[in-house]
Amino acid sequence: MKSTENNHSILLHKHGLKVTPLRLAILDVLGRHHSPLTAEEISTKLKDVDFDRATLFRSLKTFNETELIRAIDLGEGFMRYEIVCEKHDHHHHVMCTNCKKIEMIPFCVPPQISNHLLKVGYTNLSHRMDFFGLCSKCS
Amino acid sequence: MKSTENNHSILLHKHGLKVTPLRLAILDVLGRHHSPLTAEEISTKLKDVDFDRATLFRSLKTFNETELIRAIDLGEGFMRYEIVCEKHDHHHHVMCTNCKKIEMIPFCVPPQISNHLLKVGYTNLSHRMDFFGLCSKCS
DNA sequence: TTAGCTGCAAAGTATTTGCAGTGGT
DNA sequence: ACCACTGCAAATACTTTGCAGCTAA
Repeated sequence: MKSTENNHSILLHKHGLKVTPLRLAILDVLGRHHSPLTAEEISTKLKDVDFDRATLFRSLKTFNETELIRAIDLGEGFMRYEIVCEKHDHHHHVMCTNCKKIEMIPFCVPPQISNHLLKVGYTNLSHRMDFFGLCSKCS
Repeated sequence: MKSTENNHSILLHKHGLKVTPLRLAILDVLGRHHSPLTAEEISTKLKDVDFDRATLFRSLKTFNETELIRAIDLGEGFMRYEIVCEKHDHHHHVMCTNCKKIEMIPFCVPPQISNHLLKVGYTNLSHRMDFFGLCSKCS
């Protein structure tokens, strides 16, 4: 058993989820990639595993709810999913509008905005911030 | 003819679009509301007009492409649309996660981020930034 | 007159659900 | 053994498309 597989078993177990071949495979795929993948992309990369689309979506939903992965909506009309890792807890992305490459960016929203919103009565604040543009290769 | 109707006729004409009852009605509905509406909400408010859903979506698409309106994706699984007005050119929103009230916020992303992205080779930059939380009433 | 707009019906895309069987723990 | 997980098929939600007729300019 590879160590990543073992890690993922432990991870699943920790979150009270059962360890199945498909789930390990999904986490394996997500763990191998630094940028968020679509259900479609995950499917393609799961070529050695026999599985059903509905189950994939169900697993992704469960993983997202237990915060094992994070669902990301970049306005493409479908979701992307990335594995949650302590190193890159909360972060934002830039996406190339041409080649669709997605990178993390080391900045967050200005605290000024959250402060303003708290001041006018908002609570339980969260936010989304994404950038789009042509990457250096596509420019 | 009401002055808003007249304004919208001129607006459509300016953008090279034909003036039809449905289009005037859509712009009328959007013009009356300060927060972005869904296709569903627009439909409901068009109760006096006889129209087809496909045509509504086609009009919204056309309006968005000609920048008469702006399509907004707040990650709800459907689009929202707001009329473009010079006063509030580019702006961002806060949405109450409970009552779905949407407000404009008078802040934009820090220039630091765009500068960083330009420095690493990105061009044609754009961005999205939205806040979510419980509004003062729902808190 | 003639593009552009429209209604109708059907299709498309991403995701979800019901149900009965299987498999992890 | 029990319940979470699974496959299969069908359904859902939002939006788009093809086509033929209509209408604003």
